[in-house]
Amino acid sequence: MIRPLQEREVVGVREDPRPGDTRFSEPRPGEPRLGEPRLADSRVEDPRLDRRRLEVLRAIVQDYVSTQEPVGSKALVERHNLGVSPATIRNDMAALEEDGYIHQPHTSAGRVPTDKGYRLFVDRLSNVKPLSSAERSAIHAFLGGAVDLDDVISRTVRLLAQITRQVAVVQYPSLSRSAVRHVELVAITSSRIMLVLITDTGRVEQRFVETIPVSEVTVADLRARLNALIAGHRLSDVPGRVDDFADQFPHEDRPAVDSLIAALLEVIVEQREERVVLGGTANLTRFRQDFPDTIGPVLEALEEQMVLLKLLGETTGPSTLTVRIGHETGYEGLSATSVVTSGYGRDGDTVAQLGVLGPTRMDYPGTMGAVSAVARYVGRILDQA
Amino acid sequence: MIRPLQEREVVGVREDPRPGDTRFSEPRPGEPRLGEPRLADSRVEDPRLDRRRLEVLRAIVQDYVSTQEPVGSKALVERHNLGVSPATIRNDMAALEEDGYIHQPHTSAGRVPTDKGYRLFVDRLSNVKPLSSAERSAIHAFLGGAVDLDDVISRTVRLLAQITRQVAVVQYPSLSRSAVRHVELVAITSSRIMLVLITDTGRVEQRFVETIPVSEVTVADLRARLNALIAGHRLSDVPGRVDDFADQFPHEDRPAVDSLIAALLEVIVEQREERVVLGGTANLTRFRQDFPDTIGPVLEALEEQMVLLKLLGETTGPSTLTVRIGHETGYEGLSATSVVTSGYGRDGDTVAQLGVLGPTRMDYPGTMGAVSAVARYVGRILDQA
DNA sequence: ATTGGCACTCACTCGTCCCGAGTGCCAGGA
DNA sequence: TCCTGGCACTCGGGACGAGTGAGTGCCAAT
Repeated sequence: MIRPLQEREVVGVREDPRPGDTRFSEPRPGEPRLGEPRLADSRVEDPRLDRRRLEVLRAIVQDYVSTQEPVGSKALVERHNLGVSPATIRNDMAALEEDGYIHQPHTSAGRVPTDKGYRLFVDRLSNVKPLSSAERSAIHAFLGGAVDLDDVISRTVRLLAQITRQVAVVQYPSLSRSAVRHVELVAITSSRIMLVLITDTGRVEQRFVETIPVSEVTVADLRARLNALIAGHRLSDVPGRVDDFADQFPHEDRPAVDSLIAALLEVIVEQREERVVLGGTANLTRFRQDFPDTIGPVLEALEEQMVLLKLLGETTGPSTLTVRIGHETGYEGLSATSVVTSGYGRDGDTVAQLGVLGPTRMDYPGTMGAVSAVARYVGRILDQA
Repeated sequence: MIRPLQEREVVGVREDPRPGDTRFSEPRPGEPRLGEPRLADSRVEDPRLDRRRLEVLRAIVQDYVSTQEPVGSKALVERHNLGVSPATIRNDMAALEEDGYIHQPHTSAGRVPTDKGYRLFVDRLSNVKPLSSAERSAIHAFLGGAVDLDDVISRTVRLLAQITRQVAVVQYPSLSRSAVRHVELVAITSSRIMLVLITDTGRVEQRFVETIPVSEVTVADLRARLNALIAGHRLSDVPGRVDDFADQFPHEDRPAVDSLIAALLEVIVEQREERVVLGGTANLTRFRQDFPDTIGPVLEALEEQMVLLKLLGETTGPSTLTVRIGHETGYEGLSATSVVTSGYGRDGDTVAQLGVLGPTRMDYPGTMGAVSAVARYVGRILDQA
């Protein structure tokens, strides 16, 4: 038994730029569907996965996603004109089931795609569905009104949740991939200094530092030298650059400099570097029918920062969509959910991830299109800032 | 028909300082319960609400809260030693029902408290349950580890959610009730200035301002004068103080000063002033049985900042508990939930609200105790900062 | 005012039956 | 070799009905 393409993998965007493309809209019964994504892939010579079987799998996924009910052979030939009889479809279904692409909830029921089935669908049987131009301009208008980074992020998360009608997750631009724009030192009292770090992604972090008393002049000097040393450099380079920074200062100021540098490094590596925001949790309830007892575990998972971060995954290139389906998420409680994520960033460089979480039975082409488009627009907004 | 105390009202904390007090632990069947809150209130002379009836109402609330099932007359006399027969209780129940304190889901079922019943319970039949000393020290340890304001807030929300096992809501210290600690101006380029506002509650807000080009010297001068003018003053006083600030500057710098002042005022009145954080949403699922179809509307309400703010309510004095029960929340979707809130602040001055949201059928004494204790500790932490 | 007795109500559970969608298999036909 | 129509079989789920028991309201007696 040969199983091509069964491992989880990253899917590059293959977006059709034609606006108004409706290839992935809800299947309309009886209406011939032309222009489907090509099944003819040169290596598809697996006898167990011939053209029609793939077509059947795709039809099953589409119908199941739209009706949310197990789909049977008869309904299938009615809604899609496959040109063969239900009995033939049944044979194909039996084969697909044996290979683990679909599954029967109980003996006298229709078929439901498995995680593996969705995987194949996403990898080979669908294209990313581009947004309509109306949607695009709505995104642009909405994100364009943001006043600062916090606002960009919060608008993005609301936007994503709204257009996908699912749970949206957005990660703050990672500190370590940004560069220092400016470091500010503010003497609150002579022995209490506030350190403010501003990055080129617009992020601002602050920290109070207790030191031995230092003069205003020393603080100003420190500020100037520190900026000269690290402004414009990547945060990841900062530790190396400030290594022997304290040596330039007279002995009596060393303790103050040392504690400032320590605070600076702390800010950089701090866990809040990986801050994550989510929205659209209420959309979960629309799936109550699907996972009636699973909503609890899902909400729990969403409250765990660590889980969210793992779901967003490793930083990938910008505009690179990643799809994790069901068990691929790696969490027991999320076995009925899928996650679609994308990197976003400025200057074609990824600074963080964003994405969407929904039931495995989701509209993958549409969701992927939305995530991809939003990621691209957010990157563009950051470029302007 | 006389209905004393039926309006929604604010309840001051009447906390019994004895640690380890277990008066409000789950009622144990058959065990005599001593030291109940006094029912003997001098004005309770209403013939329709004599001592025993109130006792019955309290027993109903307690049993319903712990069993989550309608409670009948027989079960009541068994679990609480009321010293009378079920038939007598039935008469009292009929009277309580006529007055709207309890309600019968259907003819042959037990009784369930109404919102009005819970109201009476909260106002007159229960005391705030103090936390155990173990819980207190756990709170102290957990909140004490916070590094900055963001951290305090996020820890608080997690803590509240965890100890009440409900949904926690915490409002950021209101800008308008804080004072300016420092204003920092950072010239990013000659025509782009970053304005950073630091308050005495530790909050930091920043905003980029585009201006006509100004010199470094001008910026430094501006910074010094601005701080001299408003540092140490309440944010609410700032608009008045900066009113004719621009007049001190030479004509050519006016546009820059004006746009800076405009940005400053904007930051102060901005809606993010009312930022709200929530946590423990997963706890909602523990009540699925209660409001099976209500969880959707509740999640929706929780996503609306405006709704959350209204639920937290007007700023009240610190350590003043407010309880809103069911319809008193003012939202259709929250008719099965109650909200317990308290002000918190520094120096005995309230800077914001925090609270908890759960089913109307919640453990009011325990929840009120937890909210009150956490509010007090947060205030203490802010004082130290 | 309280109580025991009694008839009544009604949600809930369980067993039975029936229906229909959907399947797998098989033999015949292109 | 592949497709197809026919057919028997499975089984979830809805409808129906009887039985059960918790709980009530009322009333007459104490």
